[in-house]
This record gives sequence, C-alpha cells and structure tokens, in this order.
Amino acid sequence: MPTKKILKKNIIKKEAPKKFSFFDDVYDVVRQIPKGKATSYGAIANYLGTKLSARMVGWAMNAAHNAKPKVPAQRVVNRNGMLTGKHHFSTPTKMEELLKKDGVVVKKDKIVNFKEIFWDPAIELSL
DNA sequence: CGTGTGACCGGCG
DNA sequence: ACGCCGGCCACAC
Repeated sequence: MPTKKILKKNIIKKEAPKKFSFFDDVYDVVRQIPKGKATSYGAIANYLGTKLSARMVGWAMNAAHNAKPKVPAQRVVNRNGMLTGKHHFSTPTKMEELLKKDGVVVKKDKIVNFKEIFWDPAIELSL
C-alpha cells in the first residue's frame, strides 16, 4: 500500500490567464517592498494565495539570483524576522549588509523591530 | 511521467 | 518553552 494518498491534480492548464509565472509574481511583489521595510515568506504566500505553501516563495527566491532586475531578497525573511536565507546570497553577510543599508536594524541575523517594519503585501498592495 | 526537494508555517507532544 | 512532524505548490532531473 502506498505510504500516502497521492492526489492527482489538474496539472494541465487549459488557459494561461497569468502571463507571468509564480516566480515572476513573487519577484514583482518583493520589488515593491519599500526601503527600510521587510516582509515574510508567509505574507507573500498569503498574498499570492498559497499561504499554506510559503515554501514556494522561498524556493522562488532561490531562483531570484538569476532574476532581472535583481530582487531585493534581503527584505524577505521568515516569520521570525530571521535572515534564514543569508547563506544563499553571494556572501553570508551580504543580506545583513543590504538590510543595514536600508536602515534596518539587524542583530544576530535577526531583524530587531521586525514587527514595526513589517510590510504586508496583502494589505499594502490591496489599497 | 514519477520522484525529490525547497531561504516555510502551524500544530501538537 | 522546545522539538518534531506533516502539509502545501512549483520546478528540476
């Protein structure tokens, strides 16, 4: 017996309402993050409608290195405000450097007043 | 076409 | 408070 129930999903898209892929959509949101602000993967996922799958956002960021123009992935952190993806940057300290340059206070790989500078696309972009 | 994986999140023990 | 585990979607091989 199979380990889990494998649900088949309709992977066949009959139409392409969205010209941009999921990746591009994520990039577009991230680029709209104001300077000095930051958001979480979950917030973006929620805005995209896949809140239960915040991993997708993180993975999208994985390809962000190849995206143009460059995506300010440093403004995207996990819900704890921790710079979890700093290891994926050019240098482990690059993310923190960029955030500090934006005026964000980072301490021990974590945004101090993350709650205050939190920027929710689901709200901001909804206005 | 099947399998694995991923910078997460939330719930439960 | 902490640690573990399941889930969810998209993409690469």
